[in-house]
Parts: sequence; C-alpha cells; structure tokens
Amino acid sequence: MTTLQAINGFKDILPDQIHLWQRLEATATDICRRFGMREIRTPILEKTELFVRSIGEATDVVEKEMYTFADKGLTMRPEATASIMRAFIEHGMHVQQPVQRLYTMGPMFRHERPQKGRLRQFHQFDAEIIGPTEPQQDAELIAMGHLLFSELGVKVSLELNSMGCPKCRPAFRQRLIAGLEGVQDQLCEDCRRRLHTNPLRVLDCKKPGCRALVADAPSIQDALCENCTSHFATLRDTLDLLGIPYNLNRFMVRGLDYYTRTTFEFVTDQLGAQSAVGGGGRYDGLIAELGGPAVSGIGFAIGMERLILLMEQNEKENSAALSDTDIYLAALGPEELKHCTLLAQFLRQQGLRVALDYSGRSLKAQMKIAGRMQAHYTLIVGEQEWAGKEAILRDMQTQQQGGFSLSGSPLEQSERLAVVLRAGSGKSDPA
RNA sequence: GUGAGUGUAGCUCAGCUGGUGGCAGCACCGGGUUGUGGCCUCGGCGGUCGUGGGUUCAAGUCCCUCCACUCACCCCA
Repeated sequence: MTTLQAINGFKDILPDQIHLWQRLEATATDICRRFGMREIRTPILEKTELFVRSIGEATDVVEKEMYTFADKGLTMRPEATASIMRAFIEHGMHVQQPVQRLYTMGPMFRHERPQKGRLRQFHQFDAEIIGPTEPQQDAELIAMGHLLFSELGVKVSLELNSMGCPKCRPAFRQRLIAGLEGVQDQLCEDCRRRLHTNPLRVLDCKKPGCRALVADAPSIQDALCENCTSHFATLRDTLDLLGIPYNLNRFMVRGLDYYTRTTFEFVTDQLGAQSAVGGGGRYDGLIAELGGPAVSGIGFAIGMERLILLMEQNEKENSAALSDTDIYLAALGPEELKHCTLLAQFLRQQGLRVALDYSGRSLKAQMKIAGRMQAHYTLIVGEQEWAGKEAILRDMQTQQQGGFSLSGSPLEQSERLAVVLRAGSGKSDPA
C-alpha cells in the first residue's frame, strides 16, 4: 500500500469517538476538583536518566520499551509519575505546600507490540498525592479512582497488596529466593532469570507451572515489618469504612521498581489479555532517590483507552452525537448567500451554533444538510423572500414555519433571530 | 523479539472444488416533490481484489516473497 497511514500502535481518535473522551476527561477533572487535586502538565520529552533512575534499570519498560533519542539522551515519557516528581523537585513545590495533590492526563509512549487495549501511544490519567505518609491517604486516593469508575458506569475490581519497605522487603526477598532455588529447574525460563534479577516478579508469572510452585511460597503480607503491617491494616480498615471492596492479592507485583508498601490495581476481565485498567501504589523513597526532599508519595494511573473500551460496552444506544446546530441558513442565490454569510457571522458572535452551505445546492439538498446537522431551525432565504424582505423561519421539529422580517441591519436581524432561537431551544429540549 | 490469524468500495461484508469483481447493506450525490429534511422509491458515484512474483488457456480464489493490520506470549495502564 503506497498511501500514507498512521504508524503501528499509534491511533487516530475520530470525531465519532470523541464524546467518550470528553466525558472521561470531564468526569475525571470534576472528581479531582472534589478531592482537592490540581492539574499539572509536564513535557512529553524528558532526559532518559529520569526514567532509568525512577522506574528502574532492570524493568521491562526501561530495558526494551522506551522511545529514546539515543544521540540526544532524551526519551518520550512512558509514564507520568517520574515527570511529576521531577517537576515537584525542580520547583521546590514541597516548600510551598507540605502536601501536593496533583493530576495530569496525556499521551505516554511505550514500544511494545500493540494488541487489544495496548498501544504504543496511549493516554493515562494520573493522580499523585505527595507528602503524607498516612495510610488513610492511600485509601482516599483509591476511593477517588473507585468513584471515577463508578461515575463512568464501569465495573472493575480492586486488587490490593503491600510490597513492604526497605526494612522488611530484603529479608522477604532472601526467603523467597531460598525457597524457589530448590525448585528452580521447574520454573519457566523467564522466571529462572528473574529469580536473581527481580525475584518478586516470579510471584505474578502467569504460567501454570510457575503458579503452582509459587502457591507454596511465603506471603509478603506475612513478612512485613511492624510499621508496614500497621500501615497495611489501617489502609484495609479505612477501605472497609468507606465501603470499598478489594481482594487481597499477595501475588500482585508491579513492574516499576519505585513502589513501596501499598500497591493496587483496578482490574477487569473484559479486555482480553489486558486485565489492568488502572494501577499504582506508594513510592516512599522515590523523591529522595531523585535528589529531592525525603517525602513520601502515592499515586496511580488509569489507561484511558482501556477505560474507554469498557465505557463503550455500556453504550448500548449509539450516541454518535453529531453536534446540534441552532440554525441552518439556506440561501438560494448569490445575493441571498452574501446576506446569510454576514448573518452567520453575527449569530456566531452571539454564541449560537450556525451552519450554512456555499455550494449553491438545491433547497432540498440544503434541508437535508440541516436535518443531518440536527438544526433546530432553518432560515430560508430565496428569491421571493429576498425580494419581499421576509425570510421563512422553519422549526425543524414541529415543521411549522413563519415569516422572519429582513428589515433593519443584518446585526439587528441577527439579534432578533437570536431571541427567537433562545426561546425556542428551551421548548424543544424536553422532546 | 516470538507465535497464530486476517487483508475485496469510505465502513460492514458476499464471492462454492480456479471460469467476466457484487442491481449486497450502510454512507455519499442526484431525481421523484416547478423552492422544503428525516420515511419511501428510482438512479448515480465509488475497486490497479494489500504488494511483487510464480503455476495455469484462465487467479479475488492455488503457491512463494514482502508489507500492513489483528490477536496472543512477554510486560504494563
């Protein structure tokens, strides 16, 4: 095929689909407002080092999925948290306010093989609470995600785990390695490698063989230190208090190295091989690691394409939503068209949605266009009307039409029309 | 990076064991209504059958190459 097309894994979002995006963005924005979160927008390109240091050198994202301009040392962001932390540190935001509650939405880039619910350019909604260490903050953030899904009418379930902290995780790690080394020849190839590079990942291998072996492995939830245990307990109590159901999942291990303590995922079984619609966790050491102050944080991201896939399933009725139009101006001659062109300008200046066609089509064709654009009214200006200075104003729903005087200046005419249209649109809404 | 599947009109698809690309549906344009939309009806536009080669009298159909897409592995949102 010689025609140009979008590159693999990069997708157009077409007008027919855009209402879903706008609804998602509007709902997310409003929920953030209710939770006292402020929007931040960071650049798409960052120094490669930022992602290597935050996400972790040995992670799949950094090892093989980043779009990197090697000669410039720059990378297109594969996720949002690292950039937000960089901005937080760079602008000394912790000095302005001890607690920063931030969110952002935008495109992320990962060079993976595309499949259902996975693109190379995809969009995330991302929320972060930086500063506090209290487990109630974890619960509040989870509650925010929970509310977003619920207001969008999407059913997901919540998987919850704790990854421990630098005090207790190493000991657990050693125990895990020791336990698995005995059976390592039964593990899959990947897991044998992981056993020493990133042993916790063996826990969420999906291969049945590994799952069986891992079923007997110790649970990290039993290996937490005192502080982590109490943090996790209070988090669960708070979720119970808020009535948010969750599944404790000791096998859920997230692929970004910066997580500590709380980790969670919002999952579904409706997206083929992709189960995670959203996910996140606490990252208590990340900011210091990046050279910032010793403050904690917790955040999560939602895959917007995945969420929209779920929203689509609910949309029984196809609300292809061609935008409504207040009035269509049908001109039937050069002079008439000139008049309508000016009228349209004035009407639009008054905030009305106006459509007209310049190609000199028949009235029938123009009425068809008006119907397609869901015009509430059509103003017909033909030869007779132009001569008699009286146009025809047709209510497209009731099919009733009457005269509209073309006397006075075009501006005056548009003002008179606007009054009629505003009065009329109120009536036609309930229908 | 690996595996499987699929490429026919703008979209959704027919096309049998090779024998002329479909009055196919949707959409689009026009007529029926001398100047009035949706429904109906009639007509029209629209395709180097993904690409390049091969087999054959004959290839959308069979074989190979490449390309693209889809799904899955891996991993993640």
